[in-house]
Amino acid sequence: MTSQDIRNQFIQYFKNRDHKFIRSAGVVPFDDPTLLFTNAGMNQFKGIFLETETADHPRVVNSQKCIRVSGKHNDLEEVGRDTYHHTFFEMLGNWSFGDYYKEEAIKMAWELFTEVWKIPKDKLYATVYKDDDEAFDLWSNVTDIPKDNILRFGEKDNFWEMGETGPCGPCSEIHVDVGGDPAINGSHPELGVNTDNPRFMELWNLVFIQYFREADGSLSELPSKHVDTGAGLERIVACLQGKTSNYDTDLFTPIIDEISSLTGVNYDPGETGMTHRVIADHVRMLTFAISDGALPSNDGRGYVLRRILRRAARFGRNLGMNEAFIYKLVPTVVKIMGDAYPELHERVAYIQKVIKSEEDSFSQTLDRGLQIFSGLIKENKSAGRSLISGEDVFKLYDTFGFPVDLTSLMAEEEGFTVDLTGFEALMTVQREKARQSTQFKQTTTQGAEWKVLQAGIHSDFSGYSQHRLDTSVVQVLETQDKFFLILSQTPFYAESGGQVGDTGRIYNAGMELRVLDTRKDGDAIIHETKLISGKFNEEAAIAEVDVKRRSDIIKNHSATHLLNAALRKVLGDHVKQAGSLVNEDHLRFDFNHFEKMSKDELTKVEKLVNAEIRKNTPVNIRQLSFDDARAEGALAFFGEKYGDEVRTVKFGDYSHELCGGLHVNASGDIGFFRIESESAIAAGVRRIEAVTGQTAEGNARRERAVLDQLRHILASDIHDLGTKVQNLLDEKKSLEKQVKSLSFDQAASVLEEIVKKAHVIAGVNTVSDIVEVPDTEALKDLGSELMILMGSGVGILGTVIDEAPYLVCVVSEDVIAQHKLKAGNIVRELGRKLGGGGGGKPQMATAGGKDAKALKDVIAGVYEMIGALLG
RNA sequence: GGGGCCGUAGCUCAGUUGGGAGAGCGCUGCAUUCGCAUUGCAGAGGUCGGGAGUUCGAAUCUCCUCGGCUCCA
Repeated sequence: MTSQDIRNQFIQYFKNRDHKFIRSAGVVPFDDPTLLFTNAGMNQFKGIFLETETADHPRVVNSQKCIRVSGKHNDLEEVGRDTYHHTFFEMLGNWSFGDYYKEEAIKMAWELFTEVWKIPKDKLYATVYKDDDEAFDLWSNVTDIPKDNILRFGEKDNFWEMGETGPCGPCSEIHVDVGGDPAINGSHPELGVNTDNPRFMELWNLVFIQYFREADGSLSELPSKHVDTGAGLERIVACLQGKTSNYDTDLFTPIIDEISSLTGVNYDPGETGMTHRVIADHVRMLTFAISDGALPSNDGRGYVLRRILRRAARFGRNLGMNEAFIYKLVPTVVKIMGDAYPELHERVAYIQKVIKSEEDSFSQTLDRGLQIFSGLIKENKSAGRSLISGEDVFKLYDTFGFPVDLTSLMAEEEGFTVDLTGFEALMTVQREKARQSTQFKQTTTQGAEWKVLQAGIHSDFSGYSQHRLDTSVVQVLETQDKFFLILSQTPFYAESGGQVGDTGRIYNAGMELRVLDTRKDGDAIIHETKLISGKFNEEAAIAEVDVKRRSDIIKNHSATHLLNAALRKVLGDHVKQAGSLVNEDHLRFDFNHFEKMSKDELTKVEKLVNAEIRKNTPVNIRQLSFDDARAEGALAFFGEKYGDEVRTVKFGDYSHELCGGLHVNASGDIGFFRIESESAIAAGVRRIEAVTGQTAEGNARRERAVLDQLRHILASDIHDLGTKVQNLLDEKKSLEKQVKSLSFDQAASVLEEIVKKAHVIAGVNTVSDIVEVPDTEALKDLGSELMILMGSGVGILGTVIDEAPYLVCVVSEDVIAQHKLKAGNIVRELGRKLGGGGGGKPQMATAGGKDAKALKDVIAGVYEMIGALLG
């Protein structure tokens, strides 16, 4: 039985029992900032448990792509060490939303395991929460599991919670005894179940959600009870294929074989095989994460990808792979998983490109680290030490990303020891700092309570066709200066898919509210309003959208679709939307692309979009099933969660996307499209900002005004402006040089006269005079020139620039040596007399001050001063 | 979200309590050579990422900002 069969049988089993199959959500959650990656099948149903969304189907089954890289049971550094933990895995699950409960859930699980899949009954163990007698009795009465195989555990193992507060409840797990050597693994189940003993493997967790955990820690009963189950596919496959290691199943063996053939090192199922296991596990995670829109970067989830990739690359180096190779494994992963997750097929080349470039950049990081490391060794050796301090190890790792284990290894080769304790201490400090500074965002509505006037109604949106309608307030929340409203029906579009929320007003005879913003919370559309006049009342009201603003927004939104299509035509199909903002002023579109777009490419894109606008193609908006929409080639946004029925927006054959937003009636309404900028937003992500309609026209007009002005000033044809300005700049530069050299020559011409006036003080040639120079730079140059003329001695030149006095002092080497005169010391004293300061090197120093009138006396007083210094 | 490091000539980088902007490679010219490689000499090329501040004086110190690298959450 293949893994593919097993996955399908699970889904089919529940489909036969009235469950609706729901596609896996992306591994990159699109609307949950608290979650780094989708880590359980229930993530996409969270809103249903929280009662902000209603379920479309009471019974659901799916196979969810999951990523777990942290948490108490899955430390990244442990993956690969054992045979059953993964960063990426699939979670099979069935759900009941207020439908069946414990009895059916237990019965079905038992039947699937023992009747369909024929797992021996005496090898299975069921665990229940210690106080959940109901579940305990069900296991003993509705299944034929051996009585001794039902075990009770406490909160840690058998009570499931979503977070600090929220839905929760007892759970019941099914474990399997995979056998093995009792001498090593032990035999008594109580010694094995829920310990880290690999002989007893958890296969399936059935969660019974019946409580809500309040903020004060107390539990209250939920009005409806839910079932949420999760079974790790990898483990079930291992069990059914009679393997003791997940890595020996057909989910992994092709990848491991490929690693062996690439590296020429055969897989060892024991300890040394960790290398193969780590790489196989990590390449799956990377393939799925990147296919769902994540990219390696330096923070957030991108950073997790980078760490995973580097860990795999490091293990690769242990197998002698010093060049990029992980990307070569991607086609194998896609071969195994592509049928279950067709999105992989579309993106193989893209995923490989991303992984390859990240592998290459890691090589660079390592090379740089090696250089710094050898510097450290050299420094320590010359200081007679053979210990690398914790600070140095930390700096190598923290600042330059050089792996600690590599540092240790290489230090050892050099006969050095490494202060790992010191390193760990610094890491702890770093972690603490980061943890303390993590703050949670406060929502504007925090602290106040919603007042419910009519329950169960959530602002039906009717704004696709209307912008003004009669409605009533069904919920209201009042804060210090605002009212948040939920209406029975609303024409206001809530922020979604990058399109900003509508503004406008809600009013009746007794009040007028200005709508500042509109957004979604689950199914509810919330209007953020401010009272303009009258007194807030709960009577029927008129809701009216600001039509002018909306018309500007929809132009930009439709233009975004045309831009997306044009980018794919000009740059290629690897272009994926990575973010979007559409408001009344402009549009911002982020997308995956590897290099800066050329002028030529930008022009092509702009031309394509405007050509499509001129065609005036009518928009075609339809509701159809997700699968049909995809079959027709409609573009879906990465990771977005779509229902079964989706809305598609199509402009002729040109652009076709899934989209819930508002659009123009025909492309011609956009009027005119202009790209204003293209820039880098992160590695591999570019951003285009553009404008449409009147804004674009206005920008063009403003630019022409500037050009007109320039043309006028330069008396030039528009085409010659560039060369003309360039010529002017070149000319200016060369003139400046000429002026500088002329004025220097002029100043230098008086030097000979000045040198003739030199005083000889105690055998030292001394010169002190006032010159005219354009800037302090020239004064310094003149100083050097003076010393060349004098050959030996002390020279001081003063000048006034912009009413401030400046001095330069030069002293020849022989005078420094014989008389201990230093230019820096001389100038420091003179600077003070000018109301400033000064300093420099023994050979040359400068000073300045504020009192220009004192300059003459200071220059005249130099001879006396030098005389005193020479004794 | 919180730290660390980096941004200097076309490229790789140096620049030591703040005191004349440098090296190697590359480029241009001249010489060497039948020609090329080589070698020698000369030269061009810089808003020291950007802005503000402190100072007589900032590549250097402080603050802000942009870009890159890196660690932690």
